Amino acid sequence: MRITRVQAAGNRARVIDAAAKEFRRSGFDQVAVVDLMRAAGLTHGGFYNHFASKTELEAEVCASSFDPARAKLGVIAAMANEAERLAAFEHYADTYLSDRRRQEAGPHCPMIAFASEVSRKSKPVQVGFAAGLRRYIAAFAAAHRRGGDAASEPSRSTAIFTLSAMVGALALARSIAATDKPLSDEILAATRQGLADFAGTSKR
Amino acid sequence: MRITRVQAAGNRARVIDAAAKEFRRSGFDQVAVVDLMRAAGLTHGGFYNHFASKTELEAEVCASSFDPARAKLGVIAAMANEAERLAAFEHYADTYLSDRRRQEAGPHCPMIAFASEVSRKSKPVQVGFAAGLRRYIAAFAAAHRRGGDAASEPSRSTAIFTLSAMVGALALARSIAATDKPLSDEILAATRQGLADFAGTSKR
DNA sequence: TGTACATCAGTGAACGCGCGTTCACTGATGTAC
DNA sequence: TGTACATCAGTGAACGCGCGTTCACTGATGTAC
Repeated sequence: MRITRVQAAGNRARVIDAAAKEFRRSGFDQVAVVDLMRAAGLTHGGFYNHFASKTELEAEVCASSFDPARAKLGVIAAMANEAERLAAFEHYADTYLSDRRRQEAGPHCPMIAFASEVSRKSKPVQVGFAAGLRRYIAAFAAAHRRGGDAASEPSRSTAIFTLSAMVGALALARSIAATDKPLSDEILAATRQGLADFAGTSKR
Repeated sequence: MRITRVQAAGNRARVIDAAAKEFRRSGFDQVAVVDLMRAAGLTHGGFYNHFASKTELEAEVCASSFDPARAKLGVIAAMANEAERLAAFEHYADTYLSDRRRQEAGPHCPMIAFASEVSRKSKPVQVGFAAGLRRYIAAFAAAHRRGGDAASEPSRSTAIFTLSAMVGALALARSIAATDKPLSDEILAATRQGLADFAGTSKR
């Protein structure tokens, strides 16, 4: 039974939405086409009316999963007042490294969710990931800028170091959340502390 | 054709060796039992003479993959002279974050290789991973100690922050190594720089 | 020390399952007149 | 505006492949005497 074109477009969008969530929750390979179609209220056969392959959907999702603006990073980067901006960033980092964020069963930060899988994936997926990472680093650098210089070398270097520590800490904390909660907590707390110390000393 | 008991033990050991390498290179799920048996010079049917399941092998490999001592971290942690020890650690971190390490097609650092997969794996795998992570953190803390206090709070916190940054940076650098080499290089360099700055300022 | 038999590591075909993908079919939509 | 037909999104069975696991079989090893 044929359906309206707008209905079909809606179905396609729902498949992409489901994929964006599930891929980030469980990884590309752990989510089956049939699961995504079911999540969108459809049967699996129709998948190929919308996408040439699962790989194509992966690439599309990967390209659209990195959204620093939606992650509140955009508004932080846009703040003009330096002290305010740095304080807002510290709050952002604390939230990122929070207990709540770690425990979330929902979709993860795409950097953590995709980093290990992406090098085994198709070229378009890899390109989308790299572009997304560049966007995040640029937003981090903008949030860390000193004076009016948005892309000054030191702020960019600092931003990358900060990002690495945040990503590494959350990835490690999550990996042992179910097995060794105290150590998981300690990793988050130590990294929050380390970031604050680093920001504090480099401010002088 | 039955073989000697020592030959059988040797075969078992070769399967484990192959698994330790391949699991860390490609992840548990990307390596098939038949591949490991072939790497050990055997056919796949005999796998279950040595292991109850693939899961059991995963757990065994996971438990034995974290060896800070073999990773030169043990000797660093054992150094008595503080300045020497910190210098040796800085060299260790620079090597970890080196171009060579990133490009290696060989087995990865188990923290990076297993972190994302481990939470989907069996309990024994998770327990082995958590124990290994604890061992690494202890070795990092010992390498960072000030004075004679091996497990003082600040050194441990510093060590965890350092570990997070190293793990995050190498994971990100590797994920885009094939797609955006300049950015990959920049991530490694910025993290080396950040670690040096952090160590330098916290020394005062 | 020699003989006879049970044991068991290794072999390779086969099974069952999950998953990506294909395909024939359906029937309402969209379009040509 | 109404009618006739082609289009195409959705359906669900089926295919092919990879992979973990099982199984009957082989024959040298290890052991009991």
